[in-house]
Parts: sequence; C-alpha cells; structure tokens
Amino acid sequence: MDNKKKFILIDGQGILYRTFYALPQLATSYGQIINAVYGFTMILIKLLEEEKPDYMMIAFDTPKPTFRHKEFKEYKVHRKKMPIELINQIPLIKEIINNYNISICSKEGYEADDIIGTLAREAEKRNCNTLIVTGDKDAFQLISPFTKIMTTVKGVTEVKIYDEESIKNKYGVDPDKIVDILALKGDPSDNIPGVPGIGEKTAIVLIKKFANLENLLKNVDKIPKKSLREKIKEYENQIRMSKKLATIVRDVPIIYDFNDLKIKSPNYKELWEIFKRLEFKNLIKKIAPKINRENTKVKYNLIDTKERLDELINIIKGNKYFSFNLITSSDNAISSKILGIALSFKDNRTFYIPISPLNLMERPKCLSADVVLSRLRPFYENEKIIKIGHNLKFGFVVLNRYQIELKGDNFDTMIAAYLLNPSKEEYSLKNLFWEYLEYLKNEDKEDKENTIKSIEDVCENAQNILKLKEILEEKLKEKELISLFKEIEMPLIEVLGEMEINGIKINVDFLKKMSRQVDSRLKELEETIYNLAGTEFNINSPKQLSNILFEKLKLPVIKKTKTGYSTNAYVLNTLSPHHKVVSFILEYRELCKLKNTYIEKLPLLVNGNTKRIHTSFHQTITSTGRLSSSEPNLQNIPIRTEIGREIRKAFIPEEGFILLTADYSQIELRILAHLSGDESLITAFKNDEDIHTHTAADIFDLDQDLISGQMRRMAKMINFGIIYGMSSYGLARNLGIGREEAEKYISNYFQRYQGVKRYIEKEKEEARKKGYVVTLLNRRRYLGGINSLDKNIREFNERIAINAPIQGSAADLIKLAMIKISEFFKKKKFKSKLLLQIHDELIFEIYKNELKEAKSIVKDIMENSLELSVPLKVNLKTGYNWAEVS
DNA sequence: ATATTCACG
DNA sequence: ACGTACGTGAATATT
Repeated sequence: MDNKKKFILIDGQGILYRTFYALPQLATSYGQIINAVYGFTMILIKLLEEEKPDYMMIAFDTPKPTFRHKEFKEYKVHRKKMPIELINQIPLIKEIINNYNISICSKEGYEADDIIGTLAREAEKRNCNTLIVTGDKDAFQLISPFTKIMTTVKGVTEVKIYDEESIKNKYGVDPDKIVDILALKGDPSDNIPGVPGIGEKTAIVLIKKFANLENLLKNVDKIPKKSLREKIKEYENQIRMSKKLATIVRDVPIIYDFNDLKIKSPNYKELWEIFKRLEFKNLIKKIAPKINRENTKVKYNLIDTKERLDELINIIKGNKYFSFNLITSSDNAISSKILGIALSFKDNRTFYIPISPLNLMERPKCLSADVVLSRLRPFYENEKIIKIGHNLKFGFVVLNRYQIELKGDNFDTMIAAYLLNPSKEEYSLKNLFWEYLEYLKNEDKEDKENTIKSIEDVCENAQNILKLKEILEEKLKEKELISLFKEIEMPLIEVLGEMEINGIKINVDFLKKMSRQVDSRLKELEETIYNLAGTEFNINSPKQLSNILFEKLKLPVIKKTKTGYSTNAYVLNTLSPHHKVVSFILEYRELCKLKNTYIEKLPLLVNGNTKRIHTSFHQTITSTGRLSSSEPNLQNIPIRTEIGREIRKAFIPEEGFILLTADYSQIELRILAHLSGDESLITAFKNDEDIHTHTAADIFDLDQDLISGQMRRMAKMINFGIIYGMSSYGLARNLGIGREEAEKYISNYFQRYQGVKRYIEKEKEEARKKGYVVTLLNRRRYLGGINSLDKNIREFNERIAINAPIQGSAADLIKLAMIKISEFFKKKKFKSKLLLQIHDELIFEIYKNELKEAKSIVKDIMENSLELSVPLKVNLKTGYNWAEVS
C-alpha cells in the first residue's frame, strides 16, 4: 500500500477558462451566467469524491502584470481580455471554494502556474503524491515520479492524466526538458517567440540529440544542417528569453502553513444556500445528504375511535388556533378526496385522523369522513378560531365538497412566504422549512409509499407549519406587508376558491363542430404545403421547417435561434412575399395551435359532476402580484384573430343567467399617471381623452384631430414601451423603424412627459438603494441584479423596477375589487357568481333578476375601490357567450 | 429536461 | 461591439 499523502493542486485560472468555453452559456432564471461556476464546482466535487486528497490548494492569477510581462512586453499580448460574463463568475467561484474550506493562493507578479510549481516542489519534499489539475500543457515540465498532471479533454468530466512515462512517449524526452522544447518552438498562446521556423518536431529532435538546451547552445556548431545552425545562433538571445518565460518559477516567495492545506469538512449549509441561489439543482441534491439533520420522529396521536375524537374536539375547544394539513387522493382540489387530516396545536401536540386507507393493501381502522367532518365543521367555520395551513385555497376547495366552509382570520404560510419574496421558484413546505426554520426535510421516494412514514410526514408538516407561521408573521410585520396579507391576499383565497368551484359552462358540441371544420381545413393546408414545398415533412417541427425554408427553398434567414434558424410568426410574415408556401404555413400554425391547445383540450377538462370547466388560479406564481391560471389556462383564450375569437363562443352562461364582463380601460397607464403625477397624463385621463391620440398629439406636436391612424399606432407602442421600461432598441424593433428615429420619439416623449421621466428615475434610484420596489399597496419585488456590473442583468432589472410597480399595482387594485364585489354578492345572497379574472377584467355569470344591480355595483366597486389622482374607467358588456362580451 | 413557438394581459 | 421591451401557461419536437 502506498501510504503517501495525496495532494491536489488546481490551476484555478486555467480551469475557469476551460469550463467557460467548454460549457454552453448556462444562466439562472434571473439571467446570471454561471457556466464556469457550475463546471468548476463539478470538477471540484469530482476530485474530492474520486481522488480523496489529503491536501488541496487552488491557485489564481492576479490582475497585475507579472515579471514575464515586465521582461518581455509582448508576453501574452494576443490574449483577449477576460469576458465580463467570466469576470462576474470569479467571486462566485471563490465563494464556493471558501465554503469547501479549500485554500486559495495568488501572488502579485506571478501566475497561478508559478504558485503550483512552488507548492509541487514543497510537496515533493514532504513526500506527497501530487496531482496538478490544469488546462494548460505548459505545466508538463512539473511532472516527476511523484507529480502527475490532469487536464480536461472534453466538457468538464472527461480528463486525461499525464505522468513521466506518457510524456516520454509523447515527446521522447523527460518532463524537465519540456521547457527546452518550448524555448525553441515558442508558444503562440502566450506569445512566447522561440525560433521562427522551428516547430515541435525539430525542437524535439534537437533536444533529443543534445540532451538539453544548454548543451545545444554550447555545441551549436555540431548541428549538421547549415540553415538550422545559423538560425539558432542568430536567435540565441531570444531562445534564452523564451526559456525564461516558459519556465515555471518554483520558489515564489509565498508564506503559508502546509497544514492549512489539509482537507477540511465543507460548510455544507452555506454551499446549499449558494447552490440554491445559483439554481444548481443536482448539486444541491448531491450535498443534501451531507447536511446534519435531526431525525427525531414526530410524536402524534392517532384518532381512530369516537372516544379519541371526543378528546381531540375538547383540545380544539381549548385553543384559539391550530394548524392542519390534509392528505388527499390527488392534488386536484376539485376532485380529490380527503384520506386523512393532521392537526397540530400550540403545545406541539399533534394528531392524525385517518379517514380512508392511504394504501390499497392496508386496511387501518378509520373513522368515516361524515363522522369526522361533522365534528370538525364547527371549528373550521368558526371565524374566531384561526386555521393555519399551507395553500389554504386547496383546503378551502376540498372541504367545500364536504359542506365545510373554511372561515376565519386564517393564515396561509405559502402566501406569507410569497409576499416576503414573490420571485421564488417554489413555495413548497420543504423550501420554507429550509429557508425559515433551517431544517432540511428528508425526501425519500420510498417513504411516500410507506403509510407510517407518510403519516409521520404530514404530522411533522403540521407541527412545522405552526413554527413557520410565527416567523413569517413577524417578518410580514417587519416589512409592512401585514396589511396586504390580511386585507387582500388572505380574503382573496376564499374568492378564488369559489371561482374555481363555480367553474364555467362550455358548449362542447360547438367545439366538436369547430374541430371538424378546422380539421378539414388543416388537411387542405397540409396538402398545399407539401405540394409547394415539393416534399412531405413535419410542419410542426421548427427544425424540419427551417430545412425546407432556408436550405431547400433558399429563403433569406431573418433571425437565428440558439440552435438554428428561427421560424416564428415574425420571420414567416417577413418571408411571405418571397414564397407562396409561407402564408399557408402561417395559417397551418395558427389552426394547429388553436385546435391542439383549445378546441380539442377544453372538452376534456369538463368536470363529470358539474359539467363545467374548473380552472385553478394561482396566487403565488407571478413575481408582480398578478394571478395565473392553469388546467386549463383561462387567461389566454384567443381573441386577436377571427378564428381564435370564435372559440370564445363556446363559453356560455347557465340557463337563466347571462355573462357580464367588466374591464378596466387603460388601467396600467392610469396607474402610471397616478404614480408619476405627470400633469399631461393626468389631464388626459381627467378629460377622458383617447390616451394614445393624446400621446401622439404630444410627441408629434400636432392637434389631436390631425393625428392619423399610423401616428396613433406609434404612440400606442410608445405608451406600452414606457410600461415595459422601454429602450430605443426595443421600440425600434417593435415599430420596425431605425434606432435613431426611435430615440427621437422617446426623447420627444420625455420632453412632454417629464413627470414620467422623473418617476422612472425615482423607481430606479429606489431599487438601487433599497434593493426592491413597491406597489400601491406595498407589495414588494426584489431586484437582486439592479447593481450588477453586467450591463444586461442591470438593465433587465431596471426595466423590472419600472414595470413591477405598475403591473403590480393594477393587480392590487383588481384583487381588492374582487374581494369587495364578492362580499357584496354574498351579503345580497346573489345567485350571480364571479367566474374569471383576466388581469384587468372580471367575468361574471349573472342571474337575470340581479343584472341591473350587479352591473351598477360591479362598476362602482371596480372604479372606486382605491382613490387615485385619475379616475378609473370600467366598461361593462353583457351577452350569451364570451365572444359577445369581449 | 430544454427549446421553440404562440395564446393572453 | 453588443443587443432587450413586462408578466404568464401549454403544446410540440428534440435531446
């Protein structure tokens, strides 16, 4: 057995460059490029796991010039400056290295290689086996019987190891002669000159013949070939200098304690945080098992007899609040059944009530759902008892089918966490436990199928939800989010839950008929396209389509994507004058999309019991405060094309009811007017002018009655641009004009709307200073990249800083209106229902007798739920299908 | 699992 | 020299 200590030396600089260019430009969801960090960390983990070193050190260059630059001003002169995307990754890599507790070393005036050479020598004295990890073949000169070199070959995981023997095989000389070869042949990558005309082959022959460079220079006359002889004589000085440049310094004056290089245990918790921030999911998984966690089993009481249920009921009576967590048969709220309920109380006492077996193979003692829920109902419906849960809307919808109305001044941990930072990817209990309780939950796949473990798991969750609540509530207060939480988001749960339960009626036959019509047209189109293209292919494959358009038909390339040519609608529209086939492809695309996404899919989502479609609204998805909708998404039902709009005819009211839509007119621009206090905007809205015509008149300096359709269209684009944090480039692209022209319009705009200009500056400044921006109702959006050195990231954050308060305030406003309207309907015991919210519009199903009152109250509440410095305007429409009211 | 495209506000 | 409008969800092809 070899009992020598193992020492790994890493050329940080080299590996950094290697991974940066070897890996695609991987970026986080917020735009930070992290490919080099990722690759570097992968290599680091691999080395630690597979090589199991006793000592490790990572060397970096410094930005200062080295002795080589001073002695030879051409040194590395061809090197491109390090790209900004890589520079930005260096602090992250160092942060990770530090948390692996690995030493970093760099020394002004020297390169990483020199430090490695110095330490490799030290390691030899200390009788270590050394492995040098580098991307650079220059380091071959350091190879010895105890020192090997590992280089990356391809990607980051494929490596090659060089030792004395492989160098001898490759070059036919000992590793210490590598420098001599470099001195003769030079090194273009470092701009080391060597001798012109002498390449690797000649250099090797010469060194082999003369044993080393010194000997060669002493015996130049013995070189048989005349031209070569003269060349070496002529370039002797340059050869000596090249050797000096290529020679790795092995006595860099660094002070260190070799014992400090010993491998220590990493700070896994910090690494978890960093990996989470950088969205390294598989690396998180890798280190997760290494983090200490308490595996104390949860203690819970099983409620499986009526007597025990009585005891539980008595405990509930003695408490002001409790947390609960449901086990259900699926995660579809509208159809799932309750299988069991976990409850937890202040004193940590936790209970599990089995209602149905979790596993078909097991038959545990259960109380019937009727018995359990009829006993629990009074408490769920008691407004004075606070129910704490995670995703209460799910509970609300499920319990509703058991005739339980979830009421009270409740607390949803999912929503609380969302308000604290709405940009998170997930608000799973697991993540929140980690973030707020610093507790890492075990997630074993096998556990999910184990009944006992599943019950322990929900009970543990119920307990931890209580702990979470305390912390989250405190933080909500700290950040002044508590009123947004209590007045808007929590009351909204019930409103959204009811909307989901209500669902919307669909005319399935209408869609079926439409489907047949679309199908026959698609067949025609398919044939036409194949004929015009001269071949059959998959029109829905962008790859095959590009092949036809750009290779076969040789149409001009308009735009490229990461992987090939773009074939999107913009590109196809541009190409349509060039070839007849293009417009058919456009139509084919449109019809396919409509058919596959809406016409065919909607009928499948009709609930068997209610015969209606029940979407899910999500309250914690968007980073701006808007809602989102899924299964199906009823917030993106077509309207912009004739045929698309047709689909809306399938959405109809129940017998005796009529559809009512109420949409805010120009809500975002009105909010901009309010937030910015801009005089011209405010006047326009106060006078109920057409806002785009008003803007056109301002920027073109004309009377409103002289504004053409074209001018109004441009002004509209500019108004949109403002809301999106416009750039001249973006506007130019959207208007199809030059950048200079776009800049002119923008400058005209800001001259006329100085309040808007000031407002934009103010938001950006606030974001830079505080790291977040807020909406009308204090909803926050954090902007981690607002001070980034990377221009792309910084400007992206600036646009968000402008857009988020506008979009978010509109969301605040309509949410408040929804709550008030819902309260009113309830108070009046209306049969009318709120069905959908589509960001700036509400869709109702109104019972005919209630129409008059509903119309006036909906308009009134929506227009007056918050008082702004401009009036809000709501348009109402009634009709017997959604197309009629759009 | 990722990329592309496209439906909506 | 470079290159982006803000916010979503879903279908499809491709790796």
